[in-house]
Amino acid sequence: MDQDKAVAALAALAQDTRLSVFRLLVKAGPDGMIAGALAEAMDVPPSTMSHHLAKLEQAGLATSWRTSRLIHYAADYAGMQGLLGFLMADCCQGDPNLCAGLLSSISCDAVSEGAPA
Amino acid sequence: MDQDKAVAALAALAQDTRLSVFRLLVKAGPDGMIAGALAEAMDVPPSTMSHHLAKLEQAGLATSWRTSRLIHYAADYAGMQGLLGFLMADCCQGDPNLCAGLLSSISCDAVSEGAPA
DNA sequence: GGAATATTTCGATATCTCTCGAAATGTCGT
DNA sequence: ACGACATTTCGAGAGATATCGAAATATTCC
Repeated sequence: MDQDKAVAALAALAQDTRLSVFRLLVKAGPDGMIAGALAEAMDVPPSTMSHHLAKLEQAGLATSWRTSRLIHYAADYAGMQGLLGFLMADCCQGDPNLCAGLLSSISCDAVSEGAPA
Repeated sequence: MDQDKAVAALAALAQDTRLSVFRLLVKAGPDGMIAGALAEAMDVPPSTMSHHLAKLEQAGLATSWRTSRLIHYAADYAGMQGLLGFLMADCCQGDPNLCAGLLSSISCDAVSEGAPA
């Protein structure tokens, strides 16, 4: 993740419809959602949604694949991970307390238990 | 943190100069940096930097205070925490493994040891 | 092959954003 | 109060982005 990619990723999220879509995809998990369903959920025409989805995908925040006529979109967790790491690089210099709250802000309560690797 | 504030925060970060400034402030820690020093570091005129700093502050990602003639800016960790929490809400539904990598992407290795609260 | 469905690409318009110089504001030392 | 310094506010021009309908592409079903 370099500066240009980070700016692109942040710009992709800095728009009302796209931010909502991304959060929907985060909640939807790995199976993702169908393009048409996203357009309907957000109440925008298919062409507008397509434009937004392309931007999220280009930014590395979503992936897509096809099953028959339908196109699925899912959140790209690796891309998000790269962005967070870039934003917060060296945040803890000298005082770990500063970052403690950042970690807890991600509400993944069950992480420490169930993750095998 | 609501949707509008999140969009504003992401838009604040989705610009080359401002992203660099924010990361500088994150590294600088609670003492922050002087407005003029930031303008010089980024090689932009003071008026341009002022505009960018105002946007970061409005977005809740930076705070400022005055000491004599100088104006200090520092990263607002609480604002950043709110943004991360909003972006990643409910990310772990059903499968904690999904989020495990996100947490480790923030390189705060010393957090679990030195944080008293 | 042809109709029907799902999605993308294209093109044009309207709106927002970035940038920077000039002028205004606030602060200090004398 | 005056001059010097640090920063912000104002205003205008150039560039980027969002939106949506119409047309193009891809896939399935009969």
